[in-house]
Amino acid sequence: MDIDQNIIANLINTFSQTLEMFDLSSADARLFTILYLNHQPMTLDEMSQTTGKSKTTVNTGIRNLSDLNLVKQVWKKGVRKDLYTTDHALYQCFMSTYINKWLGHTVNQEESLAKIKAQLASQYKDELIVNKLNEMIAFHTSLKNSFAQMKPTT
Amino acid sequence: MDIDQNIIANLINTFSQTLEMFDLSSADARLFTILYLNHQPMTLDEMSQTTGKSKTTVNTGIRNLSDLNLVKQVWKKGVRKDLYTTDHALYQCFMSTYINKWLGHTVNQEESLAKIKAQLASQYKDELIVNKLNEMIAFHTSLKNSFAQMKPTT
DNA sequence: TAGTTTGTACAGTTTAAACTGTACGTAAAA
DNA sequence: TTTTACGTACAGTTTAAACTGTACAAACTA
Repeated sequence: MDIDQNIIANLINTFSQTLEMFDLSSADARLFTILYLNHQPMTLDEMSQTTGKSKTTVNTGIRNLSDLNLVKQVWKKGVRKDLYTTDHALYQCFMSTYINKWLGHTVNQEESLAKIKAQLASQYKDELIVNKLNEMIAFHTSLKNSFAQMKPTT
Repeated sequence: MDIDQNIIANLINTFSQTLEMFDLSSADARLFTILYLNHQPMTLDEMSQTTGKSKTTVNTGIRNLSDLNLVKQVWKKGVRKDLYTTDHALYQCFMSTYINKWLGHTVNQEESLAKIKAQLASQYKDELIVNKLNEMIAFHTSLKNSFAQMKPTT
């Protein structure tokens, strides 16, 4: 029996919106969701058909998702076309990657700011700018702590 | 004494990159940073000068930042031009807004998914799609918990 | 009052991203 | 082998965002 396509479309939209918060483009989020909801791995042509985008577009979309380890290629004997499927461990997949991205960034920037501080502070101990810089560094430290706290026990 | 402009430029770039992670555009992030680092409130003309963008662009940028409560207008007697300054409580300003955004979104989407589930589940109890939907809902619940845990004691 | 100055609305331009169709290399099929 | 099917590189197009300059309304100055 056929499931109402409007409901499915709504579902795809709703979930895609959440994925966009993980810095996926709207198109990539839709592509992931469609693949995720599909019961079997899909070919480029099927995804092109379902998304209404050209095969080239789907191809680059799949490449984006693969780079993010959100999609993997699977083989099925007798099938010549490339088949793709999603990683189904949603939370692990998205959230832990996301937290790591934040942690990596904050640690990086904190180090950069420390270097800048070294450059400035040696010469301009009392400048207001040094105070601002210290606030920025403290900000990064707080961010780091918050995200570290959120990190799941891995 | 003049602080090396290269160092300042580097500082602006570094901090702006962090702000971009809070979904600010590159231009808005730079504008905020410049305003944040400035010792006094700034006028549109000054910001236009400093950013190298037109006054119109700065104007819309300031409007964006104001909408996000990142910038406020201040008055100083004798000064005819509008003066703007940043909120200097960086963590509170950015992080708590960010967490609230996530929480708001996840709660919203979770409700939407619950409605979709009601529509589907009444008719198609055993469809695979319902399982997927349940996974999605569980995902949102996990997200909600993670961000709620991160929420500072307010 | 008239003359400035300032912020912003708006129309048009520039720039970057998303997307498409063609073309071609490679690998399977016949 | 030849033929067909598939993935993707590439050039060009469409679309959306960022940005600019002009123009004008509101507020200040004299």
